Amino acid sequence: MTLAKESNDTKAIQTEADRALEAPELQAEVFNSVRQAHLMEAVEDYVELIDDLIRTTGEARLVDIAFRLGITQPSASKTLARLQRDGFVTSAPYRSIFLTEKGKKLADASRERHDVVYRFLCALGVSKETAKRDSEGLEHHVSEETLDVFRNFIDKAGK
Amino acid sequence: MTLAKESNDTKAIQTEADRALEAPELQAEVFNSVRQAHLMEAVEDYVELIDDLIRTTGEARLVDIAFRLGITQPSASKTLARLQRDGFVTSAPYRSIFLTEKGKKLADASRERHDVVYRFLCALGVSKETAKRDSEGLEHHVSEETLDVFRNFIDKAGK
DNA sequence: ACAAGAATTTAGCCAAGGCTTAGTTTATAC
DNA sequence: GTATAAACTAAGCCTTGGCTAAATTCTTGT
Repeated sequence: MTLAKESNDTKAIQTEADRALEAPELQAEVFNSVRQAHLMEAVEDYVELIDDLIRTTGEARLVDIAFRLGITQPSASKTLARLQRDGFVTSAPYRSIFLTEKGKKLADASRERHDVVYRFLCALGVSKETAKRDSEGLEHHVSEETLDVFRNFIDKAGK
Repeated sequence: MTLAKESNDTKAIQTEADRALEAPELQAEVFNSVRQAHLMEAVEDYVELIDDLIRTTGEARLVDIAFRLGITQPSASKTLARLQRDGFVTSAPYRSIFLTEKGKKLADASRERHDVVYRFLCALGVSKETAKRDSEGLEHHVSEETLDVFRNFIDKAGK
């Protein structure tokens, strides 16, 4: 593929803001990662929620999953079918939903990440209410490096 | 809608981790906001990029937008048609793309938010490379309250 | 034990956002 | 000034993730 002239003379244009217009290939790579992460968001939200429900209520029923996600039962049902297809959950018709090993592993990782982001925001001074909201959206897009920095900050803040 | 038994006796179960399984209605509300934010992500990415391209190269061509987003030209073209339909951009066939007033306003707001998140991560001690990556995914999910906390932190860190 | 209500599934709709293949327009180079 | 290459558009396909309406299967209360 050939690029228009802009790309020929653009290595990494530095603007006053320091967050610059990146070299085209790099920027593309970043957007691709974000899209990639995107594909896992729903999966992570579902397994995390299912795990929470099983822990606190003993089982994960479709009706509760759907209600807590704020969507209709058929919508949740369809996505769960995909999660089953992809090996994250199992369930018999009209029965409650269980996590597979793979699903449980992902749920644990997601929970940990979610907790770190939540506690980090709180430690920073954000209200619990907002920390809950923001951590839900943020958790899927925080790299390991940043997560480590967050953990460190929590430790220091906790004295 | 009636809920399974779990929801009847669940106000806000507090677990050891402090980030608790929320009251169902609240949790649903949070997920709904995240989905809402989601719908604006592509729009924000496009207008921000178009603005960047116009600033640094003088014009925003489809070929460059697509390449920097890491997608094919037809894909970018289709999304741009939607942005045009929704009043964020204008363009004549085979010509470059321009932001409307509405689009420019959104681009400015997005750029500001993106910059704050990027600078915050850097100030925290995250590497520039990672800050660039993470801020791209994070910027769409940071509330005003949290953004203010970030700004504050940057100021203090900057002495 | 069975009727009524709750939970789940099935079927079919829609928009967003990717893709490819093929055709058209514009720009360029000779 | 025209042939070729580059940029763009058109058409059609796919997946995800929402929705509604209607059928089916549990579950429960009497």
